[in-house]
Parts: sequence; structure tokens; C-alpha cells
Amino acid sequence: MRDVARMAGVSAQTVSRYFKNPDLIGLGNRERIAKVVADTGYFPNPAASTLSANRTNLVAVIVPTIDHSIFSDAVAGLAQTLEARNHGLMIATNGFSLEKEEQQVERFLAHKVAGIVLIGQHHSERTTRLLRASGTPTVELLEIDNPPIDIAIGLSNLAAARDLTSRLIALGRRRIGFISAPPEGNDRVQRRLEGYRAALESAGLPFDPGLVAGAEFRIENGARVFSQMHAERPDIDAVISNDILGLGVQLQCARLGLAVPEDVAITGFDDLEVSSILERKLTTVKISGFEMGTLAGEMLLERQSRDAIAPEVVDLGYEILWRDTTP
Amino acid sequence: MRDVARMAGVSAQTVSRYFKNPDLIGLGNRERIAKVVADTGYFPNPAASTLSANRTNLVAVIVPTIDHSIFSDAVAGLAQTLEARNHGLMIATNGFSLEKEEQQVERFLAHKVAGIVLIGQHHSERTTRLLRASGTPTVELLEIDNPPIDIAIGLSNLAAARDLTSRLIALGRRRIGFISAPPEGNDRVQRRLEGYRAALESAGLPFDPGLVAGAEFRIENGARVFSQMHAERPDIDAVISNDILGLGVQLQCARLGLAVPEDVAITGFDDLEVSSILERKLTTVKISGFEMGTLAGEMLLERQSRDAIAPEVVDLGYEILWRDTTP
DNA sequence: ATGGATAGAGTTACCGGTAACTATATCCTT
DNA sequence: AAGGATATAGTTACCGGTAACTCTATCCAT
Repeated sequence: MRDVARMAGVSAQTVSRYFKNPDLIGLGNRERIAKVVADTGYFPNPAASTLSANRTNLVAVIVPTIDHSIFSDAVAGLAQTLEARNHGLMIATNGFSLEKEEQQVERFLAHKVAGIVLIGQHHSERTTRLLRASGTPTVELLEIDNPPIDIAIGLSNLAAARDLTSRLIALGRRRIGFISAPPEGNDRVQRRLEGYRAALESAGLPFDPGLVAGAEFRIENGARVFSQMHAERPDIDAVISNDILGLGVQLQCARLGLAVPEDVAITGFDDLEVSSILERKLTTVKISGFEMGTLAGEMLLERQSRDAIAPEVVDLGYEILWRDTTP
Repeated sequence: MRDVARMAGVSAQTVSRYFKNPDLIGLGNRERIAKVVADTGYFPNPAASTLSANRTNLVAVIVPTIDHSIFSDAVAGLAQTLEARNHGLMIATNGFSLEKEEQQVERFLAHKVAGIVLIGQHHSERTTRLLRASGTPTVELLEIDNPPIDIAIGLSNLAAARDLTSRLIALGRRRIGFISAPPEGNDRVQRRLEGYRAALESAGLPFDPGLVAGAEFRIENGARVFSQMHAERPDIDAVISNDILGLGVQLQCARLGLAVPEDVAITGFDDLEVSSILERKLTTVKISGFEMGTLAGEMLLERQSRDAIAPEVVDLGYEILWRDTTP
């Protein structure tokens, strides 16, 4: 930078301003520096900048896994927003482990990232404490049922599941199964389960643990788990699930000769493209990971420029798409 | 760090060694420093480290989009390997634009990343030049048909498509369609198209541009494009595609009353889970993005420790899964 | 004409590590 | 016992920016 400054006949500080805040310097100098920069291909060293200014233009995101489209959608939205605003994105995966998440948060804070995006609101106590203490803008994505660390963007999984369950009950279903991802380490699923139970309770229906099961995100798992559940609870007349597992349930119903939605109603969650691939399209709760990621990026960057602000919660809501697998 | 050093009664350099190369210091000091570090929660500042040592423990990956599972699989493999080896991952998406890719490479090089992973081998001239000149370990993923910048890991898309086409011809198909992602900016598709043409040529079959089409990665697009193609070329008896579009083709065949594979054989590419969701499972070319990502991470980190090495090409090959949509 | 605001630019010190070198003690080897 | 290798630790200078401050010129209101 000093070389560039010398060639342009200005001080290093002026060159620094040229990159950070061009309208603070005079037009003549601005053009002169621009020319030298173009000629030499000079680019400021981000490490030096970070060290000196104690901040970066890097945002970090920690997702359980990138293999699931709801998360990769969110990352895609985030990446797009950040790129447009000249910020970089660091990514880490924790495989639903709060301990790994804590380590990753620690590392990212050491990197002085401009912001951190986490999935959900279930973190180790130390994670929460570190984030609060650091003052780093933080977004919790996909869940808003709890008080946020800083910013929470998403939907109430509890409300969505309660709503969905209530409507199935209103449609006359009495033996409703709940097949989801394993609830361990996945707070969203816990909240949905709560919503499901709340709806049963308000309707005066009993909660039967035999109608609840968890399985990893694979179509075949949905089929297998439903198969077992149906063997033990032949009177099951509806299944609340997600799009991947729900697809498996739907396939298994066909194999078992059960009519959908007459014998068994099925609902998904996410509105993936595959949920409408079969003849009978899956009824599902639509949420937009991409939109959440985009908004997360915008809010993080905006928060940088302001001073400490009170926590914020943004409810992006959900939409139930009633399609062919419900009556 | 100087504070930690003082508390442990050693010099800052010794503390630095404690983090970088613990076995260079004596056992007594090591324990003393460990204690102080544990008490204070001290963590070295990566920016200072980067500035001084002129290198980071960050690897960068640039993908066209993260929405497509082949890319997110690769990123997942990469992330996992890097995390295990205590390296971070920066990610950027370029939406198939070589110009954006160039800018991103430039930025990442300024960050002194320890390695860069790109998708494919189609880059701007300047991108290639910058990467070569920087000496940064570079992996090109998913394509090995061209000479690599540094390391190339993947498969020969040309060979895979030629192989597949030849076998369809051997099975008696004569009017083979080619429906893929838009070839613009996507060199993998270009190579596959070359392989397709090469196979036609060796068999003495004519190349008909009316049997070639491109569409964005959505199931419905596969259906739409096939529908048009079939309207104009009713004698089409096979389609080479990818899993998403191929699924659309398969659905459209059902709608049009065409028997699969009797009237129309269909092949995909990628072996996504959805390709085996329908009654008749899609014949497909299986490639493992996850494995490629994992290997990319390992090779990058290994290359760091050595001196300049000759370019390397790793052919991970492919496997054709003959299932129900081919005779 | 005077005091004060504002724009544009420069000076100085510092951010927090590590490379490269030096210093010392210990242990072999011949 | 002398010379050399090895292990361990310290010293010094520097990496490349930016914050915070100072300085000068210009403009305006009173």
C-alpha cells in the first residue's frame, strides 16, 4: 500500500481511504490512485486490515449438515446476499452436535467475523454466553419459539405443527402418527412434537408414544418406519412428517394397499420439489430457506453499522399447501 | 500472547511454538502454558498469524450453485475433511459465471488461503494465470478431460457419456435424445455432449441437433423439454439426461402413454436418491461428490507440506447402474 | 475581519503474531 | 578433552494495514 501511495504521490492513509471510503478523498487523488491500482493489480491485504481494524468482512454460518436442502437453500440465500454486499462466507457443519458448534463458534469469534448464522435456537450454554459477550451480530435461523440471542428469523415450528394437527383432527382423523427426523439435538423437531401434542390435547385426544417415531432423512426410512408403525397401530389414519420421510410413507402405503388420503392422510414439511413428483402430490408446510438466508444476510450487515440494538424476532410464517394426500 | 507468556514465565515465541509445534518445547513449559491457556481462555489471533506467517488455515471452494446436490455433496466432503484437520472453509457461488469466478479467486488469493477448490476445468484465462502464479494448491473437481491447473479430481464426462451412448446403441436404440443442463458455462455438459456425438459417429449414426436440448435443473423442465422433443421427433427411442431432468422425462412418458423402457429408454446422471423413487428406477451414472470433496481436502492439505509438485490427475471413474428404465 | 465548521490529507503508533537468528546447556563421538 | 550435533528458549525486526489525531485550506455567518 505504501508503494501505491508513493506512486500516486499521496500518503498510505489516503490509499486506505480510497478503498474504505472513497468519497472522503478528493477527485484528483481518487483518479490518480485508481490508475495506479489498475496498473499494479494491487489488492489490500485482508489480514493486515483485520489485525488493525479488529473486524473482517467475513460472515460465518454453522449448519448441522449441508446435505439437506433446507439448509443448503439457506446457505445459498446467505451467500448470494453477502456476495452482493462484498462480504465473504465461511461455513462449518456440526452434524447436530452442540459441542462441535461451540468449538466452531469459538473459532469464528477468534476470526473476528462480522456476523454468525446458526440453525435453530438450541445451543450450549457456553455458546450463548460467548456470542452475547462478543457482541457479534448473530442470527438464529428456522426457529423463533425461544428468546433469541440476538436476531431470530424463521417460523414457529410449534404453531405450524399444532395448526396442521388441528386441521387433520377437524377433518376427522383420530389416530395421527408423527414421523420426523430424530429429535435428539434437533430442536425444531421437538417444537413440532410439542405442537402436535398440544393439538391432540385441545381436542381431547390421547397421546400415544407408539405413534411417534424418528428416522434419518432418507425416503426408504420413511417407508420402513411407517411399515412398523402400521403393523403395531393398524388404525393409524394420518401421518405428520416431512417431505422426504413422507414420500417414503406414501410409497409404503401404496405397497401395503392403503388408499391415500382415504385410509391414511399424509403431510410433509419443507415443500421440496420431490414432494410433488408422485401422482398424488404431498400436502406440505412450505417454508423458504432461501428467503430466510437472504434476510439473515441483510439483517446482519445492517446491524454492523448500527450500535447495540435490542434482540429482534422475525416471523416469516409458513403456508400449508393442501394437496392430494389429505382429504 | 505476551500476557500468557508472562504468566507462564516464558517468552512469547515459546507460547507461539506451543500452539504451532508443541513438541519443540520442553514438557515443563508445555504444561505451564497449557494451564495458563486453560485459565484465561486465550486463543491466538488468526489475523496476526496470517499477517506474520503469510498463510492461513482456510481453504476456499467456489461452486456454481449450492442448490444442486452434486455440489453440496462435494462441499460436505470437503468440510468434513477440513474440520477434522483443523482447517476452515470459505465458500462462494458463481452461478456458472467465469467472470465472477475470477473475482472470487482474486479475493481468495488475497486472503492467502491454503488451497482453492473449483468445479470443473473451464476458467477464464486470468483465473488460470493467477492460480498458477500464486502457487496456491488448487483442485479442479468433477472433470479431468483437460490438463489440470494443479490437481484435477473427478471423472471423464466424455468417456462416461460415450460409454453410455454406445451401450444404448448396442441395445438397439437409434434415435437417442440428449437432454441436459444448459451447456453454456458448463463444461461437464459440453464434454458429455462430445462423448454422445463420438459414440454416434463410431456407430455410423447421424447427429440430429433436434435431439439435443438443455434446461435448468427442475423435474418439470425435463417433462416439458421431452414433450417438445417428442412432438417433433416421434421416433425418439432413448434419452440421455441427468437424474432430475430424467425423472421429468419419465413422468412425461407416463403422461404420453409411452412405455419405459420399451418405447423410450431413459438414463440419468448422479444417482440421487430420488432417481429410485418411482416404480421403475432410473438407470443412471453414479458419481460420488462426497468422495471427491473428501479427497480434494486431503490432497490440498498434503500438498501444503511439500514443495512444488507436478500436476496430478485422479480419475475416480464412474459406475453405470443399469436399472429399470433401460432394457 | 473573526470565529467556527468542514473537507482533504498527513503523521504516528499500534494491532498480535512469527521468521530468522542467536544463545545456552547437554550429550555424543573420537 | 575438544569439536560438533541436538534440544530448548530468547531476541529482534517485521508483516501491511488503520485508528486517532493533527494540520491546513476554504468557506460561511455574523
